[in-house]
Amino acid sequence: MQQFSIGQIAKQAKCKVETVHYYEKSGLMPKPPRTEGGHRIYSLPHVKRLNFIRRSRELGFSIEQIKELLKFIDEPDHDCGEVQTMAMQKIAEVQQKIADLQRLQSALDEMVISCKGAGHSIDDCPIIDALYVENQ
Amino acid sequence: MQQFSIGQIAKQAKCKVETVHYYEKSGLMPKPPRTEGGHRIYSLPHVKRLNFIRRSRELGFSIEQIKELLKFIDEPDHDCGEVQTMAMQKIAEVQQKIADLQRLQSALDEMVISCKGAGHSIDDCPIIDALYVENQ
DNA sequence: ATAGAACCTATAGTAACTACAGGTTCAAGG
DNA sequence: CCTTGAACCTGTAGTTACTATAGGTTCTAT
Repeated sequence: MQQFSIGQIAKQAKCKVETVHYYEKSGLMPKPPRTEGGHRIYSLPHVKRLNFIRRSRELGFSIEQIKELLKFIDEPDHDCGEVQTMAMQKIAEVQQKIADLQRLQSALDEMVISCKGAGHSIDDCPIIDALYVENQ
Repeated sequence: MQQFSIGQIAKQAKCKVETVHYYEKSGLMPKPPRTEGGHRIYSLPHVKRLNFIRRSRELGFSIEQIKELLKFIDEPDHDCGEVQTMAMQKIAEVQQKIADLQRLQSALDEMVISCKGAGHSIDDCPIIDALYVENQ
């Protein structure tokens, strides 16, 4: 069976060794077996799990939320209805996030479109104007 | 001339009084005049500036980035193109995030559909698969 | 056998707030 | 005018999700 050092799995998941330590302390990553000397030994499921955590973080999930997502994997004997309920809650959260980001994007788009760019002075920059509004 | 207390401008910008203190300490907000007793006195330009900061934070600009944006206002000898570049960078970031979330959403959707009571092993979990990306 | 890269634990620092603690000032009602 | 309590003051500590540093140990390749 393939084995990996902490440095190897960290590199693979594009994070720092310290981040993996942190995930272990927070309970996202399990305590892996160790060498005689105390170095952590990981195998493929660990690599996948770390990847999952990193990608989920990139998507804006908090550590607590990722714990919930990992429950789907760690306790596969969940009642089917319970799993579906949790998954559907996550879907709602994700949809909300997408909607928020899309609103943000059109706000930014609009700014860039109406901004004439280089050569124009700051006095009539519509981006600045758009942000510098009075309370509505 | 209209005057405002810190509580008033905080409420207007939908943030906490402590946040305004924090912005003053970080150099985003200027040190305003005070009453005899030491209470901060703000006027309309302060309100506008706080609004600008809050709006920019909502759009995902960091404190440091907002400092740069404010430089454009405080030292108006800048070019609008710089502002446009910053906004365009933000757009790219946001678009990536939306795409990722949409992929996660279909994974979650699929999971709800394919959940028939049987547990998913870590090797064939659709959520893990959606987020697990082999690196190059 | 030994150099040095990679690992270990533990603590402190970062961003951007938020929440106290313990005290002072302001504004409204009696 | 006096009192009361809301709002303010400064300063420090806590939060999240890391990141950096210190000081020491182990692994690996020559």
